Amino acid sequence: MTHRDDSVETIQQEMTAFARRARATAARMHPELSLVSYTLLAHLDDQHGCRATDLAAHYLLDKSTVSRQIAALEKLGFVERRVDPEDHRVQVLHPTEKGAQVLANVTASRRKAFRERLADWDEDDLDRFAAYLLRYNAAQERLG
Amino acid sequence: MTHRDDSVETIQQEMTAFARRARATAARMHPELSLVSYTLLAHLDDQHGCRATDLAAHYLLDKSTVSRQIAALEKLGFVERRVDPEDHRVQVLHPTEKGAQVLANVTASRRKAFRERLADWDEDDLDRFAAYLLRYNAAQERLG
DNA sequence: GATATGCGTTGTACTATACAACTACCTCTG
DNA sequence: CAGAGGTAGTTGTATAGTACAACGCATATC
Repeated sequence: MTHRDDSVETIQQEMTAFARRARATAARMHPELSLVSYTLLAHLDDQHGCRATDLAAHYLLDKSTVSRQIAALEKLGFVERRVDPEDHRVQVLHPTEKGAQVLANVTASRRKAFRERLADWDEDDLDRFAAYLLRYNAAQERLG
Repeated sequence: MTHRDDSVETIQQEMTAFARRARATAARMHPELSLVSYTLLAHLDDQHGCRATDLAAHYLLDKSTVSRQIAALEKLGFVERRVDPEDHRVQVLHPTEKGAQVLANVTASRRKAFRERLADWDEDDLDRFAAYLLRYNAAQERLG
C-alpha cells in the first residue's frame, strides 16, 4: 500500500468516525433541534423560504421524510406554510419569528462548540481544512 | 465576522453535510453491512477480538445498542462469541471466516469509492487533509 | 456469606428514514 | 375544453439505529 493509499484510508476512517458521532453529538448539544431539523430550518432561513420538494432535492431525502420533519417543526411553531397563490399545490415554507430565534441560538451554540474545538488551529490550517472539505463534498455530490 | 469565523462556519457546514449523507451512502454502496455494523466488525478484526463493552466505550454507544448489533452480526454468521474462561460474564467477540471475508469486500469497495472521489487530489493535499481530520476528531473526542 | 460492581440481554420507546399509495392540483395536447 | 399525465404534499407501513431502565448472572470486596 502506497503512502497515497494510507492517506485515503485515514480520510475514510476519520470521516466515518465523525459521521457516526455527529447526530448524537448534535442531539446532546441542543435537544430542541435535531441535526436534520436544524439543517432544514437553516436552509429555509438562508433561502428566505422554499418548498418541501426543494428541501428534499437538496438534501437527498424522500419527500415523505421532509413532510414529517416540517410537520414537526410546524407543531413546534418554528415553521409556517404559505400556500402559493400561483399554484395551489405548493406551500412555501418560512421560519417563524420563534423559529428564527431558536435557530439563531442553536447556530450560536454550534459555532461556539466548533470554535472551541478549533481554537488552537492557526488561520491558514483552518482555511485549508475548510477548502478540503468543500472539495471533498463537491466530489461526493458529483460521484454519488 | 472574521475570516477565521468564515472558515469555522464552512467546516461546520461541510462536516454536517457529510454526516447527514454518510449512512445512506454507505447503505447504498454495500447493503450487506450498515455503517455501524461495518465499523464494529472492522474494530473486531483490527483488535483480533474484543468485548461488547469495549465496543460500546470506544464508539460511545449504549451497551444495548452494541448487544443488538452484535446479535444481528452473529445471526448473519459474521461474528462468533467465545465465553472467556477466566470470567464467565465476558464474551470475547471475533469475526468469523465469513465475516472477515465480507468485511474485506466491503472495505475494498469503500476504499475504491474513496479513491475515486479523491483521484484528482495530489498527494500533499491528501496528506494534509488526512492530518486535519485526525486532528479535528481528536479534538472532538477530547472536548465531547 | 452479603453486598457491590460489572457484563450482557430484553422490554419499551423514539427518531429518522424509505417506499408506495393516495389526494389535490396543474398543464398540455388533441 | 376534456381527459391524460405530471407534480406537491400527506399518510400508511416498515425498518434501522439508538437510548434508558430493569433484569439475570457472574465476580469482587468487605
